[in-house]
Amino acid sequence: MSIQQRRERERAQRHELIVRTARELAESEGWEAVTTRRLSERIDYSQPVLYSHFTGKDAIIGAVAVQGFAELADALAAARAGAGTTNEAVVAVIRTYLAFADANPALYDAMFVLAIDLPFAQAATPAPLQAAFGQLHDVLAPLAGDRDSGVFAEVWWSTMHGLVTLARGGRIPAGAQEQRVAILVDQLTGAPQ
Amino acid sequence: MSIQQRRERERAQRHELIVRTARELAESEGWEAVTTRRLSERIDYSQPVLYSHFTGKDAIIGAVAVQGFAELADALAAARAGAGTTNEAVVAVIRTYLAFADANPALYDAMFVLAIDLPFAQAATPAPLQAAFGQLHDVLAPLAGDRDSGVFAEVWWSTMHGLVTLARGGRIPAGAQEQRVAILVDQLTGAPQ
DNA sequence: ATCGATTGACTAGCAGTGCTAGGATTCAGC
DNA sequence: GCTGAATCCTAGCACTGCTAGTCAATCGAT
Repeated sequence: MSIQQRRERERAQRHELIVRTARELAESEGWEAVTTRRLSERIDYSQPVLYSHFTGKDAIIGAVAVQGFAELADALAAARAGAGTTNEAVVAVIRTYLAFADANPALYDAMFVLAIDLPFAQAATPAPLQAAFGQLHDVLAPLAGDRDSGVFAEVWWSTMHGLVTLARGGRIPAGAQEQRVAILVDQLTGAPQ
Repeated sequence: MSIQQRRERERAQRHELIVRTARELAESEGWEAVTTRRLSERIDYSQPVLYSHFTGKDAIIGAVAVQGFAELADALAAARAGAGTTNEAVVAVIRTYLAFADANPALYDAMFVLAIDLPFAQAATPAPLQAAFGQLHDVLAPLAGDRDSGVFAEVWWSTMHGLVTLARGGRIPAGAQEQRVAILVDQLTGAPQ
């Protein structure tokens, strides 16, 4: 039993090593630099071991994404906890979301841009994903009025996601993000125009 | 002179053929199916001819994207022309934008998702890009109040873009898009909650 | 009409990709 | 110490974007 346990432990460690290495490589050189060969070199194993842990490269990216959702959920929760009023919480969450995307571009891509095979918005959705969206939903729900709070949150999440991706690709100037946040907050909280 | 003109004409036609074929292939099988080999097969030329017209595959995608911006600008202009009041025009433009993305997913990806080397929001920005964003800007400007109308338009464009991409990737349920549009319109036009 | 030069397209190949079949090696259990 | 199973690696497949070098067709000039 003990031997088998040790093997499972080592296997879990290597699993974690693969995910961590993929994330580091992606964050430093972009996802296009994350190839199975370079990844296997960095972990000092051959390529096929990757496939004994994951069904393919997509699954590795997916594992990185799930990590990201957990971290985003934590960051959003912390932002809410540090805020007083509802409006302050909304502002804090928006800023935190954009800062998170800015600080972890590759992680954000894995979570929201790359095609990964995760069950979003379903019963089988992994807990970290539900937690992250739950934070967004809960902070925005008080502003929904008599509208469906889930759909309401989705709309504003879309705005944040759009701001991130369009600015990232240079489709909108990267400099004016602060002004955009101000408009977004005004619109959400009904502040004077 | 005439001979050279004919050659230039044939060359322009082949240029157009490459762009059209790439677009068709992407729209029917996705951009991952658009390889230089398959593309060259479809146009009955060898691979290297592609590189006598474009610097690389990215440039081909970019050419498709520019086409898309022109079509989007036209579609948005038509939507505005068919609307009476300012609010009607806003609703029409939003619906048209989302319908455009829905009807031409590969085209939309080329324009807004894939990394292409186009100068956005700059002096050298191709006219179709400026036209498309101009339509969005002009229809939203009356609602900007004393806020910068350009930044204001960018925020709402981000919302539409976010709705498209998150729904596309399954991050938000594809079914509720109509409800989201309603919330978006309410928020923009200040309709009763 | 013929020749020489030039254009232009093609064949073949490079370095790299994700992924896998099959063999070699190690190691636990007897 | 031996055997069988688990594990990992070497080698390779079919593909990718892209390019060097060759060869043929075409055109202008004689």
